[in-house]
Amino acid sequence: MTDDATLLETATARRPRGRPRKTVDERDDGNRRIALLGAAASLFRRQGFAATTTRDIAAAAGMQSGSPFYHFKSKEALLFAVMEEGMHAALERQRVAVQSPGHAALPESEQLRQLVQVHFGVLLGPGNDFVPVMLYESRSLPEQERKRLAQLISEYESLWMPVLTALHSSGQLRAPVGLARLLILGALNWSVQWFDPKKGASVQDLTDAAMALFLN
Amino acid sequence: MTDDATLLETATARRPRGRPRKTVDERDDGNRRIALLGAAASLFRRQGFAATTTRDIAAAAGMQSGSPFYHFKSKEALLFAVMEEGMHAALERQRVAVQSPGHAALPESEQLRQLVQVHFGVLLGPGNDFVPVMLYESRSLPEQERKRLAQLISEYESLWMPVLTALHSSGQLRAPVGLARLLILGALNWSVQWFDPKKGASVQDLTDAAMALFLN
DNA sequence: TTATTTTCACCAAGCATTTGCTTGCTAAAA
DNA sequence: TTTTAGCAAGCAAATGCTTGGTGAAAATAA
Repeated sequence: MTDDATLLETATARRPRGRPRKTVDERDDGNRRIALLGAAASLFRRQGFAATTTRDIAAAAGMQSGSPFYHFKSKEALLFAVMEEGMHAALERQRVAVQSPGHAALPESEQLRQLVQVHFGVLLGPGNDFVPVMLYESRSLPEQERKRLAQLISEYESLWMPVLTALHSSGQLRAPVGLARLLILGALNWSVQWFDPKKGASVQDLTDAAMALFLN
Repeated sequence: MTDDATLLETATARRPRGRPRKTVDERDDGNRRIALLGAAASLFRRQGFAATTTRDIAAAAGMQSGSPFYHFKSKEALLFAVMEEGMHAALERQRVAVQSPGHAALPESEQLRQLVQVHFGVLLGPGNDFVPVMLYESRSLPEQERKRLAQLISEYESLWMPVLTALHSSGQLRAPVGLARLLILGALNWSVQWFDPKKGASVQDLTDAAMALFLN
């Protein structure tokens, strides 16, 4: 909750009726839609999808109970939008890191460190509820949308495989590559359950510990 | 579902009315209670706590919708019973392994292998829905019961700490012990999300991969 | 041993509330 | 005049739980 204080504050504040258009042709489209997405992400993360009511979400966005359905066809569509948004953001941040100049020249262990650090950032950074929701609530999605997400997840994982394969070849990673990827991402993803920025470790500490644990 | 086919089958089967007492003073107490626990564990794991109705559970145990409340005060009490049962079973299995004769004489790396293997077994063995439920649904518990579970979890983790500390001292585990424990257990716990006994790896394969990943 | 009472483990029905979503309407902006 | 972004009210279904009853077994009394 504290993480999203800013987002929720502005989202909860009562708006005067109508659109607060700022200038001509600066479309405010989706402004409230985005507030809904943020509120939904925060609540889905804290309470889970099934335990969160559409009224909760509307209230957190400063709306009446029926209004979210103007922006989203159903509660499930809202969940999917949260997850897709989270996955796109994660993919983009990871691609920026991987494609930055000089990255390919780094030793493979440093390439892995980059992946791990960005992954922790995406999971644990302030206001980043979208990816945790997609990790822990995908069971609530209908088959079809889950497949669309699986596509994005597969793209995300494909960024890791060449690095892991290289580390395996050079002997720095001893476990089989396929299982190593699952175990490593599991260790990182589970951090959502215990990480608390207020006490103890930082994302940097986590990254260092993970690297020390996985490589020799 | 396939994992628990046996359990669910017997639970669903319609029983003749009254008690099927077998012999005198062999009380059948809790027989149906156990069926309820199993049905609840299976459904909580597949659908989550909030998405599972007490009617679902009753039907899976071959009862009418109100009957579970004869055995459990509330749906939440049922959830807590599932989790407590799972945690007790896990603690017992782990204690048996640790206290077995000769265990203390093993090298520390082999002691860790034991812990990892038993943990995988508790998570992924057939019919073991209780621990996954406690790992992934504890957010649905009220504060007080969550604290009682935290006590058991703390006992469970205390079985790991001496082994990890020893491995750290001997240089086989390079990450800080506290973070190493969190990352390792995360990697193992996440296997619940992807492990499929029907295809690919066995628990043995997983254990080997995990040991190769964590130790050098 | 037989007869009576009590307890156990449910069933059948339903109540109060919650939930996702719909509908008709409206003020402001385009 | 039309479109946008909602509001206010409410509906039908689902949900957690309660209540009164019931047949069979266990305990007790005769």
